[in-house]
Amino acid sequence: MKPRITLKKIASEFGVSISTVSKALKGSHEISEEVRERIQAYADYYNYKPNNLALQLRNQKTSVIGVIIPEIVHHFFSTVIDGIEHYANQKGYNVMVCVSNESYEKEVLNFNVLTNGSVDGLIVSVARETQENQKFDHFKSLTKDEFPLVLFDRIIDEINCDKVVIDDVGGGYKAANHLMEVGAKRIALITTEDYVTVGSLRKQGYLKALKNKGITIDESLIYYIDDSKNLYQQIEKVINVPNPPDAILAVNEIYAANALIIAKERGLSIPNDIAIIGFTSGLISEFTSPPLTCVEQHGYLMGEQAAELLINRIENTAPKDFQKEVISTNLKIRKSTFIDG
Amino acid sequence: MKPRITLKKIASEFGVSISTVSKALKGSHEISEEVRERIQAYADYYNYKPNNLALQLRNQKTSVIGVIIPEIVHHFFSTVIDGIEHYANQKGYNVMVCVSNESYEKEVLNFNVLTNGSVDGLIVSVARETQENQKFDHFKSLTKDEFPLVLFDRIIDEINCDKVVIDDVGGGYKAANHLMEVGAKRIALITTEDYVTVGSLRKQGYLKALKNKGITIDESLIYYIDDSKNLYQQIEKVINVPNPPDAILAVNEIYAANALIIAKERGLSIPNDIAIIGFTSGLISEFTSPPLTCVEQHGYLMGEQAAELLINRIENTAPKDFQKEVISTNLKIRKSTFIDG
DNA sequence: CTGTTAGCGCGTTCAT
DNA sequence: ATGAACGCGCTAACAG
Repeated sequence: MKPRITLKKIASEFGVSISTVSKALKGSHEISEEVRERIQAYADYYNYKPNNLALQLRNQKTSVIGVIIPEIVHHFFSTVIDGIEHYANQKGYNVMVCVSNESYEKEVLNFNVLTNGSVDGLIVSVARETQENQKFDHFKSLTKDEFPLVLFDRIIDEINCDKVVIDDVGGGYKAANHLMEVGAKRIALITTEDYVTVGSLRKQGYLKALKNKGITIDESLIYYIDDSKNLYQQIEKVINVPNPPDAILAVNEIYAANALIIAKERGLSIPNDIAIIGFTSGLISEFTSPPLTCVEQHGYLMGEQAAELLINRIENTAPKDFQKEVISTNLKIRKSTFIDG
Repeated sequence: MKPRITLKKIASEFGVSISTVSKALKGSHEISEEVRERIQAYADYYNYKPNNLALQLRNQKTSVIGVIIPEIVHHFFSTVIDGIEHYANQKGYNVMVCVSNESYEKEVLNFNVLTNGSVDGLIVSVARETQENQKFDHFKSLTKDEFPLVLFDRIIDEINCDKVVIDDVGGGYKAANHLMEVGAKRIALITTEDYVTVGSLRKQGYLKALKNKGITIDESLIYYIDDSKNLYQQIEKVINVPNPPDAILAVNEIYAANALIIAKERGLSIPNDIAIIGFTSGLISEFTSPPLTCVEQHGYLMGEQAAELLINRIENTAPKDFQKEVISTNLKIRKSTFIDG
């Protein structure tokens, strides 16, 4: 790659000082018109652009936001990034994306790289392994230095920073209520292990809805999926039982879509024999047969809000107390739970 | 945010020079053991880390790769990013992702930001608008300066740089052949406008396969979708005709899934009345009913290869001539085209 | 009008 | 064993 042109080179070319060139290119009125135009023409010709690194170092500001997410091949997370990108660009920031791959070690690595001056702030959704082992020291050392940080979706309560979450309890509640409204009596819940906060919160919503209607919780209807094992086999156990449930609430789209397929294989009619509802994050729900009713999560909005909180924090236009924004969900009713007369 | 600790501060704290501190923290044997240990302890306590910007400026190397893609909420592109991330991290690079949103203007903007010293090289998939208007000056000025650049998927033939593409012609060919093998006589093609290179290449494969079998091309069976208009209505016209085709080849997953739904609504049996095949990029194909046969694209591998080409170029370990890697596709046969006896 | 100086944070000769 | 000086590229306060 050819070396880029610098102020220094231009200056030596014209036999003037570096600062003269700098001023000329900024259109300063301190510089004579003639000199300014000649310098400008030369700079244009050689396509001069100020070196960003130098500017960032000088200004002590990168205008870059770091984002650390567990996975990128995931509709929900990519939607959030899209929202972050959009808001950030609008405010003159760029985005640097790193993937933790659900690994604690990789997350810490990403922390180290990004907080060494490369970014003005960080937006993070916590890796599963980190959640599981409750190792939060890297977060704590960040907040101790008041480094601008926003947690989203998978958050940590004990860390003091701005946060954005989905109303997961409300989503689970709405979903379970809807199932009861369409006549379900025995609603199975397919959820994650409890240390995954979002799964646990959605379960809370489910429990709350049932209790509200005076239904006693049947623990045998709650299934905890281990994502490292075979999904199909685990979900089969929900349906291939002597007395299958008449409704399923799954905490994500993949679980729901698998349940749907297994139910059909077993010859159950949906929603008549069994109604199914999921939390959506992708496009699958639209294209199953029948299409799946789901709780919509609004990841894009979440990303925008996270970016807004962070940039306000960076630019010191935020209130001193940390905010916690809650993104509400809504039900998208499709034919897996309800057939329009 | 609290100011970060610097060599300068440590130096003044100990009453020594900056370079002494620098050497001490690098474990240089020029520094007496005693001083070194005291400085090290102090630095550890205050969690000293060298400022990346300063290092980058000094070393004239950022170890960051810029990526510009048309969309991020797109399974194929996020898979590619994943591959780029993986390979890049392994080689000590980080990734900065920008989205052009299919807009020429945004693409140029991203170019300007990223090529100002922030990254060592760029991996790009061209925005639709740029392809449509054939405005490639920003690419040309980059290659003129020998800036490390890799194009992937949506490439530009006339730009001299390393490239990675899917074997789109081969994919279209395999797909059409498969349809003929399972007995299709009248294969409709649902494709994009021709300026979208990948659509046009897949069409070429389709044409080649048909000609190979001595079938005359029926232009009325080729449908060009305008993505800015209603998808469902456009695809309806393929199927809701007096004499519908007995097979459909769609150049992406969404087109295929829509075709499947419309065919079922019309009461056609799949694959008996009509076989359907798509190019996959997401998870939809697995969960439709019946599941969709598709051409698999291996985006992750594509990302890895793109990153490898770029890093070799950056580190001057690449051959002088530009490479063009072709990622081959394979058919994933499911029940939308073939029912296993 | 133009130039000098200093500083952002770091590493690296080259002196002492 | 330690430090001074320089350069990476840029801007801004200050001097002339």
